[in-house]
Amino acid sequence: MDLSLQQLRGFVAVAEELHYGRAAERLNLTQPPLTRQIQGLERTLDVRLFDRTGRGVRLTAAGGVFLEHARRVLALLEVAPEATRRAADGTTGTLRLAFTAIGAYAVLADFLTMVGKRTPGVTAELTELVSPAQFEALANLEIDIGLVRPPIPEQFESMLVHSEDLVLAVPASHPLAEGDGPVALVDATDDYIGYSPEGSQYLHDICAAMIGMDRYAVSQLASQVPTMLALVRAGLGCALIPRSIMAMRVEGVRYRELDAADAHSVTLHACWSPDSPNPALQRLAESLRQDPHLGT
Amino acid sequence: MDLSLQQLRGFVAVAEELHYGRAAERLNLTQPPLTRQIQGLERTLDVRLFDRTGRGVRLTAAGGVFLEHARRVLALLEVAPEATRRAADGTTGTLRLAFTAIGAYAVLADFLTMVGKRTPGVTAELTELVSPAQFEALANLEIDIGLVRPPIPEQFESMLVHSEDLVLAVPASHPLAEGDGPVALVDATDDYIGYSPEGSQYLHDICAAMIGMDRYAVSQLASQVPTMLALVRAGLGCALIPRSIMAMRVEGVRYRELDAADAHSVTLHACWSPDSPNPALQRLAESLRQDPHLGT
DNA sequence: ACAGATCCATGCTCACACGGTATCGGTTCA
DNA sequence: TGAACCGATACCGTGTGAGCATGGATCTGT
Repeated sequence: MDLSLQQLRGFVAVAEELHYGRAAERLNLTQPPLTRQIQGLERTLDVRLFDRTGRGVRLTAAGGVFLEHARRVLALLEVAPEATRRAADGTTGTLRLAFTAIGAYAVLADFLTMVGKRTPGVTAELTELVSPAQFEALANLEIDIGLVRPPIPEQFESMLVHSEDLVLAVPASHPLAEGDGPVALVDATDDYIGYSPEGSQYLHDICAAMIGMDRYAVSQLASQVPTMLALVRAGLGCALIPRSIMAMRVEGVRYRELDAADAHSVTLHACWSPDSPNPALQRLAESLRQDPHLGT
Repeated sequence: MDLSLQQLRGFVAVAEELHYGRAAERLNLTQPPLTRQIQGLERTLDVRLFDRTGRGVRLTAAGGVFLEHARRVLALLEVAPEATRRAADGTTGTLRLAFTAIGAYAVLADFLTMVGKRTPGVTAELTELVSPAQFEALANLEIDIGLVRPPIPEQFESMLVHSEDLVLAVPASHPLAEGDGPVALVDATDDYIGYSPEGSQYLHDICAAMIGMDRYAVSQLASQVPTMLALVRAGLGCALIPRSIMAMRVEGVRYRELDAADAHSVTLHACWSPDSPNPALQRLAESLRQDPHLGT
């Protein structure tokens, strides 16, 4: 035969009471079934668990060892339902979070602390993905929430997380490298490092609109900001990058603010599927809906 | 209702196959009972464990958490019988070992390494007790084996572990403190530090025989050797102590060997109850009977 | 020393839980 | 739209396990 939980519970009770009668009483049982439970246990294990001393019983060494195991099994079984329920209502759980390389610099840390405030007990699992890949992963339930740039497919719910304007990154050799105040876009060269329309559609479109499609027909494309800065540094042209990237100091690259007339803000949004099965996400989404500004 | 192992096994199978039919096959079961097991589980936990997607099923977050718990429970249950059997045949286990303070100096370490050689996997639990207390503890099954001095009650089995002669401990101020060769007992003073007949009956009897009852009517009694050495050091008299204690160098105390005529050996025995229920002891006892000199 | 009490084991009966067969209802491809 | 697939449900039969009554062994008190 096989071990059963009833046998374990019976055994633990007898081992603690060292008396079948009292153990049976504790289990709301009569004594005979208990006797048979222990007998079955001893037959299954092929081990004597108790010494019958005529007056009560005594644990054998093997019985002591088995008691440890039985207690651990029952204890584990005791906490399992509560742990499962906590996971079900999102009190605990894992949030699979994706972010764009650009987004990471500006807001990832703040976003994580905000998540931590709203849903304590939930841990985050991080992946870096470009926005289109994030939407696909969201649809496939491979991630729970993404930090993406617009446009956001309407099937998803989203929330503005961060907004910043673009600044101009120029090579040190460029005429605009010297100086301090804002500059106009028209003063920049005709050479721009462009964003890849596949990897960074949003920034590509905005930049195209800012500069004009005609001048934006660039020779170099990139979707990763570090790559763009490397190209700028090599003197291949200027680039429009989010202000937060200015924190990234690169030898041979200067940043210039743009005239108010030319300034254009880019936004980053948290984005999730409203019918995700992850309760941790549900809880976070609920919190975001009710109190959008907490911890920002 | 309550959790059952069948439910856990069923749940794990379904969670791994993500398909009731295949899971049922793996469990040598048909599909309907499996459905009911999972339903019962979900009702008990008040949690949905699977998302029914029409085409197969998918674990919920809560289901994933519960799966962890279920696996741990089943794994624990898997190893329990084997661990219990090992404890039953003495392959693993605990040996509760008692020793006299005197015995500890001479043989405890060697005895433990010998036990380790004979019964690997068995751990020792140490207690210090005087011989009479050890016999009582052995009878009450509070310890498994003792290192005692004779006489050994005949209900116990025993084995000679160590034999040594007695030497004379004298205060530095004593006439015998200077010199090197063996001395005769008659040269010592009439003042002796005696062993307590309760705590150290054996040494008390031997010393009484060596010195003669008349001269052994001493004013100071002790059962612990360190105490005796302290009394010797204070100049209250001489003492007969086991040779191994000479390793204990005490300021103000000198040791002298005794004439061959006066020398008297004292023995230390391992002692255990032949019908002890501890399989680890049984295994050690069997080993001692078959091969008494291994590792000595 | 003997009678009674205590405690675990066993025989018997019965009910309920659990598994199997048959079938339903909903979803998904071709 | 029909066929195939998959999980849920209805119904029935069987075996496990609980209770009651009692046996057998050991300990206790007078």
